Amino acid sequence: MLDAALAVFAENGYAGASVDEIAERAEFGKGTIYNYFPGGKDELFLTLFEERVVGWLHEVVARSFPDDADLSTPPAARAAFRGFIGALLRQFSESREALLMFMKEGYRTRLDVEHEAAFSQHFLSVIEAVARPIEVAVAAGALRPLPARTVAHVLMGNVRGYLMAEVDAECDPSGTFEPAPFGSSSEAAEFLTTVLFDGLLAP
Amino acid sequence: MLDAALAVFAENGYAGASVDEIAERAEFGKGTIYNYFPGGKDELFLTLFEERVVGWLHEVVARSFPDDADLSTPPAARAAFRGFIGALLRQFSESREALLMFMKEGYRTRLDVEHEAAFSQHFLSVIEAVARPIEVAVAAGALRPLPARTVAHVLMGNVRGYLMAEVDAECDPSGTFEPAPFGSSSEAAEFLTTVLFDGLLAP
DNA sequence: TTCTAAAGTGACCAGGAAGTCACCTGTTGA
DNA sequence: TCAACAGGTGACTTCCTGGTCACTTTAGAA
Repeated sequence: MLDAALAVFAENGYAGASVDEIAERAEFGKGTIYNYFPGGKDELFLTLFEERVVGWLHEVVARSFPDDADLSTPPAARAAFRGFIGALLRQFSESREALLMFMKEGYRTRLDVEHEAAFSQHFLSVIEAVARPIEVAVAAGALRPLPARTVAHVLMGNVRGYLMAEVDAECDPSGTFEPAPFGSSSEAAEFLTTVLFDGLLAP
Repeated sequence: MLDAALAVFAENGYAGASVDEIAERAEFGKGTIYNYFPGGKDELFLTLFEERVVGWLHEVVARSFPDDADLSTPPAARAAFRGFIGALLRQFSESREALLMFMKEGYRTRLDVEHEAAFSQHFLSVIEAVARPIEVAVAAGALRPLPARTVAHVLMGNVRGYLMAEVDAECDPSGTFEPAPFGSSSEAAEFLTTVLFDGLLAP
């Protein structure tokens, strides 16, 4: 049922998705949806976002930055964040639908007044989680002394930008989009890490 | 009329905005809206996006990278892009509503099937415009040899991430968001330029 | 086999929003 | 003063979709 909902939300966005279509795709009656999710469309969406996007993000952060992670020197910090970015990209390439939902609705729901309370919390919890290792690395002198949470926002924006480039290239069958994005998530992670951590300027 | 529409779209997003509300806020009858925009809500939105977001972005790019811009050395390139980022941030801080619309609907419309054709073109034209100076700087050896369009996507994602941080801080009246983002768009531009061009790693 | 409770259903209702159109209203020129 | 017209209007129609609920089906115990 959640799978069907995810597919529909990813395809049409929150506003464009109809409960009828979700029910049909899930091969359930509409009433059944309301048995499981009394809150209706809203609850369905929130649950999905929590489980399939925010939950995964937290898992990736936790896995990439265990308590004993070494963030004390620039090379160590770079390696840790490279691992994180790679895991993020891999996660999303494994679940294209969650990615699309994240891209389409992520910022909007965060900014929407009616959803704000619930989504803000989720959104900020991810930012907070990403900011923590940044803070540690900054404190250790491995990273420049910049505001951690703002850096976390920028880092996530970066990843989104890259994902957008990938989606773009995919949507463009003519291949006029040159150059193509990277073949593997490992190469892509190296690219993003280079941009973010080493900087764009030629050494 | 466009101003009213912008306000409503920025507040409620595309799906949440009603033509009635736009008409009311514009102090016009609903029929009048349809006199000027026979295509209705869709045309209104498209026009707005074209004029108030894409148009401005192009202007900023054109102003920041005149034909005789010096992008031949790392410091020169850095200065040029810093100017660009600063102009971008200033533009958006001057027009909060356009910013909100850009944030809420930018990715979604780009990915939406029905709007895809029209919006893709606009979106990609901006990316293309940003990619051009990047390509020049790469060719001159001022920047690392990375795929220009992908870098352009990432750069825009970066700016969005920073803007998101700003919006976040603003929405959080308790001030628990620490540290606050930068006071002026000039400081913010220096921050973003440092992240993107010099890299996060401590020198 | 029968009874009961849980699970599932889809026709129906109510509300809201996009778009239409017959009708005003104010202005200009004779 | 009046005719003609451009510009403006909002009640109305139509469609859509979220949510409800009386009813059917299924499963499992007695």
